[in-house]
Amino acid sequence: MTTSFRRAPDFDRRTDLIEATMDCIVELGIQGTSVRAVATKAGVSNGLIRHHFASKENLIAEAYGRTIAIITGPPLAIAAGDGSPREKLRRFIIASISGPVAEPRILSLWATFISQVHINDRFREIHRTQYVAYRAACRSLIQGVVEENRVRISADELHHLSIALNAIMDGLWLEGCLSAEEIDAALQIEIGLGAVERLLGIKLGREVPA
Amino acid sequence: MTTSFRRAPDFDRRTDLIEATMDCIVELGIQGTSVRAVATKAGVSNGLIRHHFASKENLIAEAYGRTIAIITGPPLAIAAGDGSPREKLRRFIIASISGPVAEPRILSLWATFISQVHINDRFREIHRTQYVAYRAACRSLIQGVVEENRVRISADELHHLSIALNAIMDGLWLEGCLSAEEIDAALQIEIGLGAVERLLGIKLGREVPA
DNA sequence: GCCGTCACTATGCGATCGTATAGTCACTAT
DNA sequence: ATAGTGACTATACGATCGCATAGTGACGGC
Repeated sequence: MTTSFRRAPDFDRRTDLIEATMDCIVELGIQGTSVRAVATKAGVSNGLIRHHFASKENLIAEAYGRTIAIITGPPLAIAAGDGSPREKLRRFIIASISGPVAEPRILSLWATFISQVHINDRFREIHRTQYVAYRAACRSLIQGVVEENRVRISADELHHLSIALNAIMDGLWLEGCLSAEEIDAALQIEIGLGAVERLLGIKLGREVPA
Repeated sequence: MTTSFRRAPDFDRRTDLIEATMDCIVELGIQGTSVRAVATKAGVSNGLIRHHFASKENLIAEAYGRTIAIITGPPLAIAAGDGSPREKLRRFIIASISGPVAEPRILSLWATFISQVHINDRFREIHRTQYVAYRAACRSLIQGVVEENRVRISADELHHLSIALNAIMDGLWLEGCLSAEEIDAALQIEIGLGAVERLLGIKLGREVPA
């Protein structure tokens, strides 16, 4: 009666199911992402999802967490890492608009979750936390670069520049994802670096680590 | 058996239903936006929706069209209207990040549709058309301002600046909607104008029409 | 080697989905 | 005044939804 199955360690299976959920959201939309669709995508029976996740809502929330990690993980790691302020800002910009985050499927996932941030408290909390962290990174990077160049700016100016930097990163990422087939990644980076240089009035350089 | 009802002109009823659909998407998410939910929101029976729209998909697509019109309508009208290049760009920026478009519900709607652009041909076409129009407006406005200031830039530079202007507008709009309660509209505009001035190296002025 | 544990499948329940259809009544044209 | 039109309600159908439950078999501890 029961067909054979492979047993997977708990962690692996959970990860599989979360990624299957993300696939479904991308391919079917959130309204097409049923428990059964996720199970089929993951190659398991639908009952298994309830075994690993208390509810569908929990599963979706974990998919949001994973998505956010893909988006802000690399740039935040750079901002928190080593290097000169100028170099860090340069790499922060590149990580914010290219690499894994620049895949259209990530935009699709992000848009799905963002559209529901205001009606789902858990989503709101996830968003809030990451938003604050990213903005703080923008602020700290700008402050570092400005000090490095011995430029004096007011706290208000710093705040405004942080918002503007954040906006440019978001906007370029958005545009890049939405027309990924026609905008070259290197060009995208060049535009991003150029825009931030003009915004701050500071040269970031273009040297690529060998 | 049948309760009484008011008859509405065809156009009014269609508009009502489209707006009820938008309300539902904002309040319930796309997955909660059922034909019955829309009908209840509009105060009519669920059968009426099928009478006015061939399918639920058609109804949703019209809601997307209406959303896009709210977002790009005002700035595109300014770009196509009268005025000096500098003044038009200034008003274009303001219309792109403040006014009706800056309401969080609009972002919610936009994100809902954007998340499905790649899996729905009609969505893709609506998006494509508006995207091209907005980008062209950015390009034409920058060209106008640059010529007005007797600055010479290459076609490539114009292209890059258009992308960057587009990105700043998108990003500031996004940020403004996502934290509407804590970012002042006037400050948002000031940041936008300032960022574009630095991007182009040109002063836009701040005079407000009395 | 067998035994208990739990990851896993299979199946069913009630609710709700989009859509189809039949009938009703508000309104217009004459 | 009345007949015709179509905007509108009411209801039903089959599919599919999230979730619950019962049972099965893979695998580690002994």
